[in-house]
Amino acid sequence: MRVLIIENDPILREGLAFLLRQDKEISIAGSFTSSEEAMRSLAISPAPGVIDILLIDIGLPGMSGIECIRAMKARYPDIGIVVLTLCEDDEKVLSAIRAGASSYLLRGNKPWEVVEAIKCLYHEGGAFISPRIARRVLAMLKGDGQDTKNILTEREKEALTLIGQGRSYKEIAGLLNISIETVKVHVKNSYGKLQAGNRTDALRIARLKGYI
Amino acid sequence: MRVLIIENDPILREGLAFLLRQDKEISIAGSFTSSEEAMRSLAISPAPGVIDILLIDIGLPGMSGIECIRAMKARYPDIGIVVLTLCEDDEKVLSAIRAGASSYLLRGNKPWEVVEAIKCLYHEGGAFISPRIARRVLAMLKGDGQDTKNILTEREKEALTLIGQGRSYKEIAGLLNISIETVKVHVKNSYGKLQAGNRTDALRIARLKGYI
DNA sequence: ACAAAAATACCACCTAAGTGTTATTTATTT
DNA sequence: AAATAAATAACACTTAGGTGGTATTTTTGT
Repeated sequence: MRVLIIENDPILREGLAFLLRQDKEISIAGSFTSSEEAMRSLAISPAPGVIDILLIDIGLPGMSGIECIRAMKARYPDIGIVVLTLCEDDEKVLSAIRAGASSYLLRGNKPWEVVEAIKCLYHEGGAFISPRIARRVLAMLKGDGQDTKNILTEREKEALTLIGQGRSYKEIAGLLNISIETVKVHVKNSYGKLQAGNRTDALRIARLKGYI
Repeated sequence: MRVLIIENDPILREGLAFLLRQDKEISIAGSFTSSEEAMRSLAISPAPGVIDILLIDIGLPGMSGIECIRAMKARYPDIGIVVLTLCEDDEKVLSAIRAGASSYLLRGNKPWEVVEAIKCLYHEGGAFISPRIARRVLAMLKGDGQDTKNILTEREKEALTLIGQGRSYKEIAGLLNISIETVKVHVKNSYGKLQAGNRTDALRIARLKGYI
């Protein structure tokens, strides 16, 4: 089967490619450093039908991993998606699964799980979700069913990021070329979405959830 | 030469080990997932003199990479230290170098640079610092030259840690059983030591330097 | 074309955060 | 014993941060 790798760290990418090449069944359809690069390249030479599995590391800079999954799934509906991640955040997991990911692996355990997950997904269509995550996902699915809606807007993310750099409202207003009042609005709105009471709280939560 | 690897991500660790094994000159003295693990293991079987190079990824969870470098350098003064990192932040670079690191590589460029840096350090004692970082480090070195003394006191660290959890002065005063005014004093004093202008700035810097 | 979401901005008000200064009580070190 | 660093506390003052409301313009998604 043919596997496409999206992983921004070159060493990690080589490590993954090396691991996958150990298995005769697997061939590497390509490896890219970012979602954008992969989408661009695939737009030029579409290679239709030749990709079976997408192995993607989320928590990358640039286009969010989630968005990439959505985009890839839209273009190749039959592709199997294996997500590799450092964070075990409920909402991010749920977002990825909603976007079309099948398997969800925590980096940090057994490297060979990646190979197992890919083969399991390809042959049996089985979703390989790290145990620690699995039960929480199940708990959440029968619970609400809706959330992940409270995502921050671009401006809110920008403002929070600058706050995280120790900037004041005045500085942020200057950097973003908007008025102080507008900055306050963005930050205020983010507090509501994050259920935070102040800037440090908002930073803590936003970082925890991987929003910034 | 013998190289010790400290890298918490297993896939990345394998990738690095794979890269280093390509070179006949290099043998891997061990690979650990954390500073603590390495220190513990080396305390049991000290393996004196057999480690030439430490390859460490900083920005790990747990004991800060900086502290680990300091500890390793204290135990093995002759070891060469190659730091691998994602961030190209001035202060962290400087801290690492002060702690005893020789080479400082940005992950994200050429993987083989790691091998080059290790060999260069071993054979010629040459420090391999990514160009983008190098000139800024030089600029900073002719600036101050002395600090690293301004370490935070216990109370200052406690207060900052609680601030990092999004707490207000009032909450912190309650949690530490001291008056609000005293909390303010601790935080204010920390600003001076960290050269911070406000709480988020102080958090940024304290985390960067590994103080909290 | 229309509705919804996002970005912009201002105002008034209040509270929390930050500054400067002074002072006492413990530990720690010399 | 003396000096130093740390922790404690208070007060007066200034500034930055946070709340609630309203309103206009763009952008985006049907």
